[in-house]
Amino acid sequence: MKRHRFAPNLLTCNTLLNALVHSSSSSSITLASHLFHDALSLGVKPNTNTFNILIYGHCSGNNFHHARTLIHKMSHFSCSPDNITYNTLLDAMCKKGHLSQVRELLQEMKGTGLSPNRNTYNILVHGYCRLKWLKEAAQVIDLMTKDGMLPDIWTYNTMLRGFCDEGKIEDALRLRDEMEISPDRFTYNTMINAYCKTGRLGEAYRMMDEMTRKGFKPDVFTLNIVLHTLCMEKKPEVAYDLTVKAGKRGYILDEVTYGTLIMGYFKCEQGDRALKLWDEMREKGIAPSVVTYNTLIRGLCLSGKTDQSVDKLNELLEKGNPIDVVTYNTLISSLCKEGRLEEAFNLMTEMEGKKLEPDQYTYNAIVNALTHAGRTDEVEKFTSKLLETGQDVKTHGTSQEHDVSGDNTNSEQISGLCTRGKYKEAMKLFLESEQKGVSLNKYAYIKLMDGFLKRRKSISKVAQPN
DNA sequence: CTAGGGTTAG
Repeated sequence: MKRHRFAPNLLTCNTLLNALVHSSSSSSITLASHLFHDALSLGVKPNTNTFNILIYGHCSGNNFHHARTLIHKMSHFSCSPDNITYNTLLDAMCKKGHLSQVRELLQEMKGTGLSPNRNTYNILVHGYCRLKWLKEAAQVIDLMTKDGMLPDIWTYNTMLRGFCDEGKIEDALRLRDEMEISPDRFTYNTMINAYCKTGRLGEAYRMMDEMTRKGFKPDVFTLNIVLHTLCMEKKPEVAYDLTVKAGKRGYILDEVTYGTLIMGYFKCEQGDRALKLWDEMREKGIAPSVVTYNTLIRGLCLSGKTDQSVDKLNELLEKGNPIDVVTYNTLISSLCKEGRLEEAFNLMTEMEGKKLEPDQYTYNAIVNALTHAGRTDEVEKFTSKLLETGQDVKTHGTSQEHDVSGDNTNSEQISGLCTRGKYKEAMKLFLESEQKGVSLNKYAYIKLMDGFLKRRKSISKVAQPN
C-alpha cells in the first residue's frame, strides 16, 4: 500500500481487514495489524467497525489481552466500543470456557452504558450449552425474556442443540413443539444429526421428509450428516455413491464431504481410495481445514504410515497451514503405540514451543506408553499432569453398528419404488414399516435419501466426484 | 465493512 502511494479509504480498508481476519491462515492477524498501522500512517481515520474487525481477529487467535488493549485504544481515535465489540469478546471467552471472565466483561460492558442485546443473550445461552449447563442456559432465556426480548430462532436452535448433545432428544422435541416460531433448516439439521448419532436413522428420515414438506430442502449439511453415519457404519462405498448422486443433482460438495469420505475409507483400510479422494479434492481447489488435515494424518497413521504423517506435519508447518493440538496428539499417540517414546516426547516439546498446550489426550497417550515400557517412575509425573487437565481419562466407546440385515421384503419394495421414482409411495411404506417396528436394510435408507436429494431442483453440475 | 445457530478429526 505504502509502496504504491495508494491511500485506501475507510471502506476499502475495513473490507480488506475483514477478509484477512476471516481467512484460515494463522498469521493473518499479524498481517492485518500491519495493514492497520499502514493505513493509519496514510491518514485513514478508523471507525468502530475497524476495531471490531481487529478485535475479532485477536479473539480468533485467543489473544484476549490484545483484544482488550484495543478496546482501550479506541478512545484515542474518537471511537467507542459497541455491542458488537463486547459480543465478539464474550463469544470468544465463552468458547474458551472462561466464565468468570465473561461475568467480569459483562460488568465492564454495562459500565460503559451498553445493555446486553439479543445476540448477547444468545451468546451466553450457547456458552452454557457448550458446558452442558442446561439449567443455566434456560435461566439466561428467562432473563432475556424479563429484559423484554423474546427468544428468537437462534436461541431455540442453540438450546435444542444443547438438549441433543446431552442425549435429551425428547426435551429437544418438546421445545421444538412448544416454540412459537417456525423451525428453519438449522432446527431440522440439528434434529437429524441427533437422530443419526443415536442410531435412530428412521427418525432422521422422518425429519427429512418433514423438512422437505415444510419447504426446506436437505442441504449439504444434511448430506454430510448422513454420509458421516454411513461412514461410521463402514459403508464408505455407499456414502460415495450417494455423494456422486448429490453432485449430479447440483449439490456443492465441500471440504467436510470429502473429509468424511476420506475418514470412511481409512476406517475400512482402503487408504488408496482415501488418498485418491484427497487428490480429487485438491484438484478441485477445495481447501482442507485443519480438521480434514487431521483426518488425513490420522488415516496415514492407521495405515501404518506414521513417518509419512510426520512428513505431512512438517509440510503443513512449512506452508504456514493451521495446526492444532489434535494434529500433534494424533502423531504422538501413533508414535506411542509404536513404542517410539522419545520421538513422541520431542513432538510434545515442539507443540509446547508453539503455545499449544498438551491436553488429556496427549498425557493419556504418554502415560499408556510409559506404563507399557515399564517406566513407572515417569508414569507418576504424567499421571498428575493428566489429572491437572481436570478431565476424566478418555475411554473410546464402541461404535454401535446399525442393523444392516433388516426386513428385506419391505426394503426391496422401498428400493424398487424409489428406482421408479415413486418416492411418495416409498415414504409411505417406509413410515408404515417404522410404525410396525419392522427394521429396514441400509439400501432402503440410501435409496430414500437419494430421493430427497432428487427432489431438490438441480442447480448446476458442480464439484462432483468422478 | 463489524458480533450469535446446524456437518468433519484425536
